[in-house]
Amino acid sequence: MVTLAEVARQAGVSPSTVSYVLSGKRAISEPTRARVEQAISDLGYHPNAGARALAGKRSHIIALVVPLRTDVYVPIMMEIAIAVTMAARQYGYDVLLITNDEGPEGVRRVAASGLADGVVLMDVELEDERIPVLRELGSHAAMIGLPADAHGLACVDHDFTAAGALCADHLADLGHRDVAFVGYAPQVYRRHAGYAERTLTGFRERAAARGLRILHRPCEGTYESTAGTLARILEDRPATTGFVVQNEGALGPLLSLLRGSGRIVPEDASVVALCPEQLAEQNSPRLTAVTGPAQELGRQAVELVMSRIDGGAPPEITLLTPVLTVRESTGPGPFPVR
Amino acid sequence: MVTLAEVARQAGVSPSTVSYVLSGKRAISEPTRARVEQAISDLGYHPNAGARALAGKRSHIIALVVPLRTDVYVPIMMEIAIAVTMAARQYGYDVLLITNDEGPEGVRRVAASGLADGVVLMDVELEDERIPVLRELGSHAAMIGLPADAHGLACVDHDFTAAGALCADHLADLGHRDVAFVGYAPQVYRRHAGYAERTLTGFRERAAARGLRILHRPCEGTYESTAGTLARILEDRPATTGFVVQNEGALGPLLSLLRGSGRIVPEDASVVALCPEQLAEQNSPRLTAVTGPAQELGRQAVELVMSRIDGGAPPEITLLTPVLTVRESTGPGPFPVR
DNA sequence: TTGTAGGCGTTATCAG
DNA sequence: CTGATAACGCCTACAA
Repeated sequence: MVTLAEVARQAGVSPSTVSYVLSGKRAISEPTRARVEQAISDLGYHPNAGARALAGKRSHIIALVVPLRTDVYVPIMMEIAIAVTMAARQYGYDVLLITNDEGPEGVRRVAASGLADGVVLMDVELEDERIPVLRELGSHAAMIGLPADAHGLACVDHDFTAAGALCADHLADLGHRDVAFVGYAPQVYRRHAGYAERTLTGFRERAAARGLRILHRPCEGTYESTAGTLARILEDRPATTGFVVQNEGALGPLLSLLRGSGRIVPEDASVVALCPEQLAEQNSPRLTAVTGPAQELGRQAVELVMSRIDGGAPPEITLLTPVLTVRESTGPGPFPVR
Repeated sequence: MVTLAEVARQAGVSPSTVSYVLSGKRAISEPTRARVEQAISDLGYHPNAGARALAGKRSHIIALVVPLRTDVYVPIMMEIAIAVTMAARQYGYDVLLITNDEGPEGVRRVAASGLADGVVLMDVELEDERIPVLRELGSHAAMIGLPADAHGLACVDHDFTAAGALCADHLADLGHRDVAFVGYAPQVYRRHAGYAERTLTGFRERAAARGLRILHRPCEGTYESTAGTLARILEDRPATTGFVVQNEGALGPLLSLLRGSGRIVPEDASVVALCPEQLAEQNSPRLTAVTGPAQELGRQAVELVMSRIDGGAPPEITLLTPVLTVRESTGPGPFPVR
């Protein structure tokens, strides 16, 4: 293994000089820097991570805690994880993957051992058990999602309330009056998942303001459950012409079922999805959808952690604005405005 | 920060004794061990990861290199990544997430710096650029997927050839004669992705042996492309009654389209999917499917890496046997056997 | 602008 | 069964 000392010898300088050209923490004359860099590449030197962590009191690693639960749309989790990793690299950091089956102890382990300099928590719950641990250790952390008490924390999430409101507005603008919200599985609401509740709240409030009559129906997201959900909606409110869908699994089935029941989208029924662009694009008709910037979530989380590592005091809550993109699945409703 | 030395003082023993009760590398008398463990928990001691890596020449970290490409079914990637992480924990290892945008240099970086003791490569290509780097560094590695030259490596993958053959056999057994294979996007075959080609080979050979007439059609996996693919299949071979689908995105649309065209599954057409169980279960009808054990892939990869780290010489190639589960999407074809 | 030297917290060798 | 102590490779305050 090539060490810094060998590089120094080869370049005819002292070890500290090599260290400094690497870290850039002090001025180095051009010729010296050149000789050192030459030696580094000649020898194929790579600084030893363990030694660096020990001496520098910084592992240059952040931990990313991912949920095991699968009721969140997995591709999005992956997209965020990858965005976190790439963003971290920009800061010279690597990402350690922690699965939530370790529970709060996993966080304690990596933080207390100095394995990780910071932590990004995905899928944060309202009363998240990992947060007290973080607080106790004084760890540098960022949450993706909003806990009930964000005091002194750094959280970033989609503005789901705004997303729900966008859906209501869009359908109201088009002249729909009876609208159904097809949501996630009942257990998601039962455990008060923040994203589900906030979306619903945003939707409900805006719907009320716009005079929409609404129905909220949880849905497992399989074909069969979607069929059941749709049947119930049409039975309860036959006049329903607008659908807001926050359940990735239910989208394909719903379109298929509407088609099967003779309802043409968007002439007879409008569908607004809360989903990533890719999913919106690959359905037929392509879906009008409200999308939040998943990659941006990951990037921002990393920036929050880095800011804390550097001793900064970033904002407690950052909400990212979702965007509604009109595609082919929404059209005029039965009550045209003006 | 609590150090080993402080624990030693508190327990009234020498630092080395503390180290040994932790590592278990030499016998310790019961009373001593008890005092040390007491001190550890009293002080809340956690060994410093950097120091441990430096002194022990072992970071207790393995790197997991994930692809950025999205034409592989993402939930499976995630499942494997999580399985790798959990399996690694069983060995006292953590997992560092490396995205493939760093290319081969990412692997070099973590291996050469001693950041990772071993590497797991996902989505290995036939001529994978990362393999020469691994060979050059003499790194402890395992591949998920099969490269063209597996000499001296440790690889694990699904037995896609067997999976393809299972599909052909099942449909032949049911009395189907004209069968179409709906595959991944054209570019997947163009870059000679091993899993796609091996599945096709296994399918083709068994189909030939069983006297099936087959058609292979790549498919993008969107609704529209699936519609085009199906239309073309039915035009080219109107007598087609069996479908083998190796494209997760095409499954929902295909079922919907068959229904729309008046073909009842499984009475008029049989569909065999190559996909995870969850996906097979959530379609309607529930799909007869060939599934490989994704979690097992991850677990085995970890075992291969650990074996190499411990100086073992694990098998070069491990293939995991897929299983065909009969559900509701396949039934008798037009040429009943006997 | 560059060099010297002490220390970071563990491991493991060598004594006892 | 237990204790000293010398590495491990790098960082950084202090000197020059």
